[in-house]
Amino acid sequence: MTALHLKTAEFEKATHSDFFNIAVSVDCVIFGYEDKKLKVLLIKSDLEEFDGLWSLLGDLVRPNEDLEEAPYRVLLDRTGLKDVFLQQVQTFGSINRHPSGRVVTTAYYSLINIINHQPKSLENEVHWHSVKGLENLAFDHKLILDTCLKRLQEQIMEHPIVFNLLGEKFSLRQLQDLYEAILGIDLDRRNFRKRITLKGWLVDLNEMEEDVPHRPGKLYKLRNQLRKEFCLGEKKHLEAVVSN
Amino acid sequence: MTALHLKTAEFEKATHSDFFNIAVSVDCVIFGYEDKKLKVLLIKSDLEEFDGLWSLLGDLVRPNEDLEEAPYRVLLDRTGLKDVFLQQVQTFGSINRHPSGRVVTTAYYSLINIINHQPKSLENEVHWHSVKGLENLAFDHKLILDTCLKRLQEQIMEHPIVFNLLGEKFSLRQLQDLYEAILGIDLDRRNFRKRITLKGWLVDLNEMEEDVPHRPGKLYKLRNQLRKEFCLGEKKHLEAVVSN
DNA sequence: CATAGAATGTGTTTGAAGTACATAATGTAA
DNA sequence: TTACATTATGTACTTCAAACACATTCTATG
Repeated sequence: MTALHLKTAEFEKATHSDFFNIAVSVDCVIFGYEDKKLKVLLIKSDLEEFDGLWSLLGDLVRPNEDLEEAPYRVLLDRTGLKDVFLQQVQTFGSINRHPSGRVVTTAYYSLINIINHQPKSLENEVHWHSVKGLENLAFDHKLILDTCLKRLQEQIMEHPIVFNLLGEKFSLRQLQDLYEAILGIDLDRRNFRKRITLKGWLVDLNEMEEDVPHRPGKLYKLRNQLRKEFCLGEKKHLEAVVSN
Repeated sequence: MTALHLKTAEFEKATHSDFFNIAVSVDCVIFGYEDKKLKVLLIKSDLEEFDGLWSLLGDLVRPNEDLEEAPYRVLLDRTGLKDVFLQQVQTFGSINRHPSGRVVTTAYYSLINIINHQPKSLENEVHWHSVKGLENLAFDHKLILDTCLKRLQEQIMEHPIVFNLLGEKFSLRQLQDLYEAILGIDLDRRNFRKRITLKGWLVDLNEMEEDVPHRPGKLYKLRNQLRKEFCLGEKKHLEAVVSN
C-alpha cells in the first residue's frame, strides 16, 4: 500500500495534509576563477540559526516553475547572466537540514567569469570566496559544495566546460593554471598541452600574449561550436543562442 | 529578494501556503537479470490517467523520513530485501509530471537478483519486464528509466556493482552475458576476461560449472570486501552488515 | 570408440593514449 | 651582454584498448 496509489477522498485529504507540505529549493554552486584560485559565490545567511555563516545561492522552487528552471532564475537574479552552463548534481533531503521546515534541495553547479559579475559590495552580501579552506557554511552547504566540486573535477577532462571561467582568448598556461586550481594538483606542462590539444577543443588564434613580464605565449580560444554546446546553457536554450 | 531569506510573520504565512505544498517522492528503477535479458520491476498504475500503463516502484517521502531512507523503504516493502545497493541518479520536477499535484521525484536505481524476489502473481500487479523495447510507461517514467539505465551503463566498468544480479558463484561467460545485456552490445570474450581480471574484483574458486551442455567453465565469486562495499547498500548500512 | 562440434582458456600484435623527462627558443631585466 | 624565467616542442617508456588465432576440454553422435 503506497500513498501514491490509493485514490479516495480520504486519501486526497490525508495526502495533502501529510505529504504535500514540503518545500523544494535549488542551491547553486557558482564557481568562479580569479587570481589563480577557484572561487565560489556565497551570500551571508540571514537566518538566526546560521548567524554570520555563509550559504550558497538558492531559492524555493515556485509553484508555477519547473525544477530545472529554478536554478536559471536564481542565476539570472543573482548575476544577471543567462544562457549559462548549469548542471544538476544531487538532491539533499535530510529531515532537519533546514530550520524553517522540511525543505528538500536540489544542487546545481555553474561556472561563470568573475569579470562579468563583480558584485557591488553594497548591493547585498554576496561575495566570492576561495573554495580552498572554506568551512562552516550554513545548512548542509559544505556537503553540497564538496559534492559539486567533486563532480566538476570528474567532468573537466571529459567535457569543455571550464572555458566560461576564462576570457575569450587565453594562453595554455592560463588554462593549465585553471585546471590546477580546480583539481588541486600540479600538472606537467608538456603532458597537459598534449592532452588538451588532442581533444581538439581549441583554435590557435595566431596571436600572442601582450604586457606579460616574460616571453609571450600563443593565444587560443574555444571552438565556437563547443562554446555554444557546453558554455551557454542546456539544449533547450540553444536555439535562442544560435539565433542571436 | 528570495523567499528563503525573508523572515517576517507575513513571510512565514506566505511561504507555507505558497511553497510548502509540494510532495516529494522517490522512484526506484530496480534492475534484474534473467534469461540473458536485463529486466526492470514495474507495477500496474492504478491512476485513471494512466490506465493500463506500467510505472516504476515509488512512494511519497514521509514527513519523518530522510530522502535517502525512502528508497530503502520502498525496496524493502516491495521486495523484502534490505542492505541492497542503491544509488541516487537524478531528480525530476516538471510542473505537471504528476496528475495529482506537484510531485517532485528523485530517482534511484538498484540491482537485485530475480531469484530472491519472484513476485507472487496474485500479490499485487508487480512484474519483471524486459528493459529492451519498453515504451509507454506512466508519468515520465520512461525518461527516468532511460536516465538510470544510462547511469548504470556508465558505472559497471568502474565499480563492481552488477554482481547482485548473479548468484554467488558464476562463470566469466555468465558475467559477460550480463554485461552485454546491460550495455546492449557484444563484447570480445578475450578482451572482456582481461579487463575484468585486471580489476582484481574476482576470486577464482577452483570449481567448475556442472550440468552444462558443453565444456564447463571455471567459477568465480566477488571478493568479500567488495560485496560488502558495493552490493550491500551504502556505507551507513555497512556496520550492520559486517556484524552479521 | 572415434570424430565433429561447441564452448572454454590463453595468448600476440597493433595503435592510441598517458607519464616521465630534457632541450631549444624567446622574451625581460639587470 | 648575460642571467634568468617562461614558452614551445620532442622522445622514450608504460599502460590501455581493440582486433585477432590457436589449443584445450567436454558433449554428442554415429
